[in-house]
Amino acid sequence: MTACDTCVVRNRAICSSLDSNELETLNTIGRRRTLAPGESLIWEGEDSVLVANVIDGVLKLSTGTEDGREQIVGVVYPSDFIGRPFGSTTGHGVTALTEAKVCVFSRRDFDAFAREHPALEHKLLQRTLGELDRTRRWMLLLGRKSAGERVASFIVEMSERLVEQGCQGTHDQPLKRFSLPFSRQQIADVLGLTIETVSRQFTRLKSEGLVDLPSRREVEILDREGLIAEAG
Amino acid sequence: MTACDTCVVRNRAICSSLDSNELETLNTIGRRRTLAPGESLIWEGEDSVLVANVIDGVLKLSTGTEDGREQIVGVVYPSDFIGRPFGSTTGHGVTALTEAKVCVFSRRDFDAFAREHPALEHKLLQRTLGELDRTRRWMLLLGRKSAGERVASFIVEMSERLVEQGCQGTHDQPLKRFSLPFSRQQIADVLGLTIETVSRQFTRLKSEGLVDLPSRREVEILDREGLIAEAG
DNA sequence: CGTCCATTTGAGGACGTTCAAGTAACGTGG
DNA sequence: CCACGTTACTTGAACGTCCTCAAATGGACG
Repeated sequence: MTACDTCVVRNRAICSSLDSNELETLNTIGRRRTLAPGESLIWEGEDSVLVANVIDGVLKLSTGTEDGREQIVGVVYPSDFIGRPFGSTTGHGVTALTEAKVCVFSRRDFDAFAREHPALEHKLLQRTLGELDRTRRWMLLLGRKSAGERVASFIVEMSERLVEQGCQGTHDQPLKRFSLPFSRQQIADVLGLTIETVSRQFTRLKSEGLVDLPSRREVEILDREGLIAEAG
Repeated sequence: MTACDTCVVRNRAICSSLDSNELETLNTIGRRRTLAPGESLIWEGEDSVLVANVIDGVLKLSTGTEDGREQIVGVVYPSDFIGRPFGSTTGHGVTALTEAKVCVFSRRDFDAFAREHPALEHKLLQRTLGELDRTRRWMLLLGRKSAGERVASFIVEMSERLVEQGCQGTHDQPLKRFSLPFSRQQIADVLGLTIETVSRQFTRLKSEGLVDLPSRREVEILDREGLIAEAG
C-alpha cells in the first residue's frame, strides 16, 4: 500500500498514465510535503532541483523585477504539475496561497523516470500545452484589457477553475459562490494592477449588482451574463 | 531523397529526434508551404486542423478581443513548432510577418505519429516548456513594466532571438545591428502599447544615444548595458 | 515630381497610480 | 466574551503615464 493508492488526484494528475507497478516505483522517488500559506517550495532563479504534483490547495507562480514589482504568472490547483523538468533553472517562484499538499520529486530522478515512461511524458505534454494556452489568454488581459475588464475576467475565471476542487457532484458547472484563495494584493499581482484599483473595481461591480461580496474573501456571482460582458 | 534531407532546420526542429526511416514516414504526411508576409496559416478559435514546423521566416501568434484590440502572444522563428497538437481548438491565430516556409501536417496525422514516437514527443515537450517559460517572462513585461522598459526589453530580446537565423558563425552572440520583422503597429501589439507610444520611446532611446535607427526597420544597439538597464 | 502609407510629433484628456486617510475585519490577551 | 491592536481593505484627492485624436513629416514607388 503506497501513498499513491490513497492519493486524491491519482486519476487526474499525470500519474494517471501509470500502472500500479510503475506507480510503486514513482512512489519510491517522491515524498509528500505540506506547505503553510505563504510558504515557498521553489524560488525564482534558483537551480531547478525539484518538481511536484499538487495534491491539495492553491499555489501561485510569480516573478518580479529587481525593484520589487511582482507579477503572478500562473496559479496551480490540485492535480497540476509544478517545477521545470528538463531544464536547469526555474524562471518563477512557487508559493502556497492556502495550506497545500504536494508530492515532491528530485528533478533529476523525475527526469530519468519520465524519459523511461512515454505515457507520463505524454500527459505532461498535454498539461503543458494546456497551461501555455491559458497563459497566452492571460496575455491578452494584461496587454489590452482595462481594469474593469480585468477584474471581471478574474472573477469569471475563478468561478470556473475552483470547481474542480471536489471531484464529485456538479460537473464543470461554474460556481455561483466561492471563496477566493487570494488577498487583494495578490489579485492585483495577477492582474497587473494596484490594490486600490482592484478594490475600486470590486466595489463598482458590487454596486452595479453583478456580484455580491459577503466578506473579504467571498464572492457571489449575481449576474454571470453581465459579468462576462464586462470581461470584454 | 526526401524534402527532409535538405531541410535547413533538420537538426534543430523536433524532427532531430528521428532516424532516417522515421523521417521518411514523417515526410509522407507533411508538405511544404510558403507563406507571403501577412498571410495566415491558422485562425483564432478555429478547429485545430493543422500543425507545422517553421523552416524559414518569422510568424506571429495573436489573439484579439471582439472589439478589435489585438495582442501578439508569441513570435516564432525557424525550427519552432506551431499549432495545437492533442487539442480541439487553437486559441490564437498564426500569421507570417516575413515571407515564411513551413512544413505542415494534418493535426490528426501528426498526433498519431507523435504518439508512436516518444522521442519526438520528448522534443516537443522540451520546446513547449521553453515556450511557456518565455511566455511567462513576457507576462511580467505586460503586467508590470512601463512603456520605456517594454520597448527597451523588446529591442534586447530581438537582438538575442534573431541571432539563430543563420546557424553558422558567431555563436549566441546577441546582434548589434538587425532588421526588425515588425511594423511599429506590430511592436505595439507585442508590447501592449499604442503605436504612438512605441514611436515616442524609440525616438527617446535614440536621443539618449542607446540605439541608432538608420531606417524604419533597422536597429543598431549602441549601448547594450544601458539598454538592459532601461529594460528594468 | 507627386501620391500614398507608415511613422513621427503635438496637444489634450482619461485611466490608473500614488499618497494619504479612514474603516472594517481579525486575532490576541485580558 | 469583549477591548484592543493589528492588518487588510476601502475611499478620497492629486498626479502622471499612456492613450486618443489630429496634423506633419518622411520614405517608397510609380
